[in-house]
Amino acid sequence: MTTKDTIIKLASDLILEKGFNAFSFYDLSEKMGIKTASIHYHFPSKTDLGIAVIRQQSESFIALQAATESKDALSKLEAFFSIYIRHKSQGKVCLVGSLCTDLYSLDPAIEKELKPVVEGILQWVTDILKEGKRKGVFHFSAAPRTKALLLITNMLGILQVSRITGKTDFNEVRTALLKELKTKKE
Amino acid sequence: MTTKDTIIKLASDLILEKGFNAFSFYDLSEKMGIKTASIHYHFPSKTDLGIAVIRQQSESFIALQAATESKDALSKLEAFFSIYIRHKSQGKVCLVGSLCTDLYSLDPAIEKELKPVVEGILQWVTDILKEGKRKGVFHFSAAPRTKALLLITNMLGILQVSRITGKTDFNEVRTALLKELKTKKE
DNA sequence: TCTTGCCTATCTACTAGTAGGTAAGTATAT
DNA sequence: ATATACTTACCTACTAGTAGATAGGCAAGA
Repeated sequence: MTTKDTIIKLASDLILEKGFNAFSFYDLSEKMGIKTASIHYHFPSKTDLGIAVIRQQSESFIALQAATESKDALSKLEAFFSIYIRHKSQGKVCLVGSLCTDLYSLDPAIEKELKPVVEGILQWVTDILKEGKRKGVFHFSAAPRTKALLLITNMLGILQVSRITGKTDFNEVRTALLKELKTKKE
Repeated sequence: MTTKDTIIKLASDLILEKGFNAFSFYDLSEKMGIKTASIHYHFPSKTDLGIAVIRQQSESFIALQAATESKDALSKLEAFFSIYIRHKSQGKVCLVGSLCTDLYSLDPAIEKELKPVVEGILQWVTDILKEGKRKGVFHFSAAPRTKALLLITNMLGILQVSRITGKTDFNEVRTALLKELKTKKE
């Protein structure tokens, strides 16, 4: 892994663990054994680094999307959930949640970079739900996009709230969501 | 309103708007026309101020709970939602969401103060759901506490996500949640 | 009714530390 | 010899927090 990639990885970890405003170039420099000025060589500003983190996360989302393209709707949804499972196991929140709470304290370029990513994720989940409903494996009454918003906010929210209420609540919520989606109504 | 109360109010606003780590005593001092040292007189440390903000929010939660005690379950749930509606109208996120994303960068005293508040809210919503189900006005299959977690994370999450996807998504989600709860299944 | 003295709330002035960022120089590898 | 990746050394701005002074209000005692 190149230095640049290592910086992105560590910055990403810190953003998801402590928030964008709570990590510094010094934190990174200590962990990497290089000077803060060297990080500035790769990323002129903290905003640039933030943007790189968003892009990297976006790419890994798109890769997951591509990798599960030919699978069934349930597998796709489980793949989507797997991202949050991994985050939870490390005590992290998700990038969207972390950046959105700090959004109005950040450079507008961050918001600009984040927006298409969020819209992409929302579209992906919406499509998964539509497909699942069409094939009769998912059952829900709200509009697919609305239902996608509900699922996303549940996962995003429980990553945060379960830091307080306890880790087991994460699985409680995830399981309930899957069960509810699979249950036929009326 | 006393100076102390004004500080709490403004600090609260800033935390919900920009996050705990993005506001400073200087921000408050500028808005109030007093010096930072004067704020330190009322709140020795930033953590002390954070704790005061949590206590104030907790009290207003408890007051709302008390004020709606004799009402029906639907009214209670709408009262619960009204908190988020007010926050959304001001572009804010909720205190729990804001503090949880930054939690691991904050003084442990913050977590200690926040925990019973979150548990209180969760208990309140759980009780509302139980009552609604018993009286036949709410319909859901998950355990009441789990369903409460789902509702809370939906509201907490949509406050954050709709900063990016657009304000209207907040109402979309809120309306869908109420409709789904009121709809009888099977 | 003075006066003494404490309490509250603020100020000025300061500290030590950290933040993000820059400029100029160095070693290395192609 | 040029680009890459880094260093040293620095700057400016801001952070939370402290010390000591001040001015007004209140209350008890001579």
